[in-house]
Amino acid sequence: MRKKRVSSKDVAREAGVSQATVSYVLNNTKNVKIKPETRQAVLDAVKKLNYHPSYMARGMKLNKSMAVGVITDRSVTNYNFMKMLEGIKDELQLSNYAITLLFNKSEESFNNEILEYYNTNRFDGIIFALAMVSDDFKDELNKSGIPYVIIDSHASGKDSHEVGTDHLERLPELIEAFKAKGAVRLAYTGPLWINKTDPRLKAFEDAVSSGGLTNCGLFLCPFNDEMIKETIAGLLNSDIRPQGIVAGSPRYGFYCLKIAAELGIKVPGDLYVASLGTSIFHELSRPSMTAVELPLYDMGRCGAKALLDIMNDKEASSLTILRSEIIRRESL
Amino acid sequence: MRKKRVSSKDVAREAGVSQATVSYVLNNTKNVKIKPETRQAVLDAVKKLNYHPSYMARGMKLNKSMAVGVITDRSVTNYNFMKMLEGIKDELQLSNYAITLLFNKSEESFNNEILEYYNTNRFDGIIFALAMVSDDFKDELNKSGIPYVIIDSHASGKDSHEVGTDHLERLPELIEAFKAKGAVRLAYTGPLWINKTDPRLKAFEDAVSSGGLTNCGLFLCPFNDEMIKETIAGLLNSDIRPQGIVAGSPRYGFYCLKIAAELGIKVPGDLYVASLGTSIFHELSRPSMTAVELPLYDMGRCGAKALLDIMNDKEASSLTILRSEIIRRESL
DNA sequence: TTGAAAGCGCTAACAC
DNA sequence: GTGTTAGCGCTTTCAA
Repeated sequence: MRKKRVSSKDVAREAGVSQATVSYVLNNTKNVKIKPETRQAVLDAVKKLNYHPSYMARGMKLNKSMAVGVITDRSVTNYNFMKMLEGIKDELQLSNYAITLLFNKSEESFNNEILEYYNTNRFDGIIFALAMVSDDFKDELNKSGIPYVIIDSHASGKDSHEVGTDHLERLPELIEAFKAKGAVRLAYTGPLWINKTDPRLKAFEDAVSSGGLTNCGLFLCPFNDEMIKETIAGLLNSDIRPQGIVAGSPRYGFYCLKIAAELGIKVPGDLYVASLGTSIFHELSRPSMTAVELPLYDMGRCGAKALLDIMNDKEASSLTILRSEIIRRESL
Repeated sequence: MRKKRVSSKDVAREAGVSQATVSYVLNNTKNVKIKPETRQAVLDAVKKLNYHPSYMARGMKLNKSMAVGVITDRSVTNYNFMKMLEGIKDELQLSNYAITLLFNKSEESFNNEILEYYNTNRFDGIIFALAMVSDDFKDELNKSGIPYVIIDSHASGKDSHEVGTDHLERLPELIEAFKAKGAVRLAYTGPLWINKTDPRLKAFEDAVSSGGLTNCGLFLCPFNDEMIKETIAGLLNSDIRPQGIVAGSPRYGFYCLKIAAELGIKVPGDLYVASLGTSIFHELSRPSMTAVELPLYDMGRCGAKALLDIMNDKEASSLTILRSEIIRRESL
């Protein structure tokens, strides 16, 4: 059992003042002037008794938990999510907000769990970081007036505050890089989305055609090692093998490198590869991989900032697009 | 501002019972019998008013926050940490505990921040996951009676509850694998620890000598891409090049593969490589890498379970060692 | 089987 | 400038 707390009452007694005064001093309450010696007496008592205000009592009074729920439905081991989390944490820390992590398990019950956490006062606002948020659920959140922000590479800003990145706008530039290497037949490989349309596909096709290059097609498959290998093997063994591949996500890119090597296809040279998205292995792979890297940390930071603004009834822009960047390495 | 809460008082009024009864029903309070129809009336009112008990009020009364602080001082993007977190979360979720994440920043102030969080009732117990915990700080925690558990690959169980793994005991077996491939000259490369002695070093040396193989030395350096590259280049360019390398952490292993390839050293064949520790890249590298893999998820799960036991005044063993496993892949 | 009432530790409106 | 006091929403003793 936790030992008995030192309360502000104890401090008040020790300092020979009222509990209210203790509160005034500790919170620097506006419009309340405290005599310097009184303040000092309180501070001394605080130190002497090793007093720590209870966040629960305070929160109860103010109806605030001083925590933000961070939600993802990707595996928590996802590098991108963790990198964002770093930004979120740095920003929230400044305002003394804690991070409460929530993970999607069974899709159905999950939205309820989120609401439950909010309703039970376990956090004051929500950041969805790389989490699927259905339009229905957005409606529900909006109706309930729950502060929330969505951070996602493919942000729309429709009906909600979102933070995204312009990485698809880097594609024409990436295509130019292929062209400069003499790679004119290009293919795309990446995950297969079932319910939604994947904006990457159109962006790729558009960029290839405006660049005047040849589109060898889209090679999509579920995000699963075996399927990816198979898909890419098919792609690299096809009659008109592409000279360049854009991978929708790093894992597809790495498998391109691996399978190309197994088939004796030289990268760079016979084939050029670039991926969308970051990982800690882009530098380590052989060859190291060129990529459109997302400003993950800043996205997190920016999302957290937006949420804080919303919670404090400040203005917050509904869509923030952060600039992403192409990092050239050996593979292209 | 959050809208006004529905309180248990409201529910009581709606159901025509007292607030106490609502509490009894909702908590299934022991030694209190409630007439079925009363119970039903309460439940109906709860549903009708969409009532959610406030964790803050409850926590205040019971002096519990129903949150556990999870602390790491490695970069949060560390794969091992994230995997552990998954286990921790799954276990805590069962008991309705939330996860509050804390990250080490400036070493000095950090311990105070942890205490501050505990003292202000922001969490009820602590899990150190891959975090440095000094003996002094352990003492402090013990003295204050703060429930905590340490999860670390190199656990000692001294003065605290710890969860670890026996991966170093897999080394003789790993050495045998090198031997079977005809690799008799072995080197170790890994991070350089400054303050503590690294148990991996002795374990490697012991295993090599009991296996009757030749120890080509320990090649240590700070965990930093440039230094690692340099160190490993030195190792692979040395006169009596080893035929096998044990990497203390995955990154060192991957650089071995990369640099060996650049030098035209064939892996496997001319050289065999294995790493301690897991990553998502082990399968993707070329060649894929043999490793002693840690039961990260279970470590997390087990640590969380131990903490829950401690917080509930149940018995918890002070040291739990989980079994790790060698996963053979192409590099050895 | 249920209710009345006290109190957890805090803040803030109001009084002096 | 500072104190009094009334809750915030809950649990739990004690009484009925």
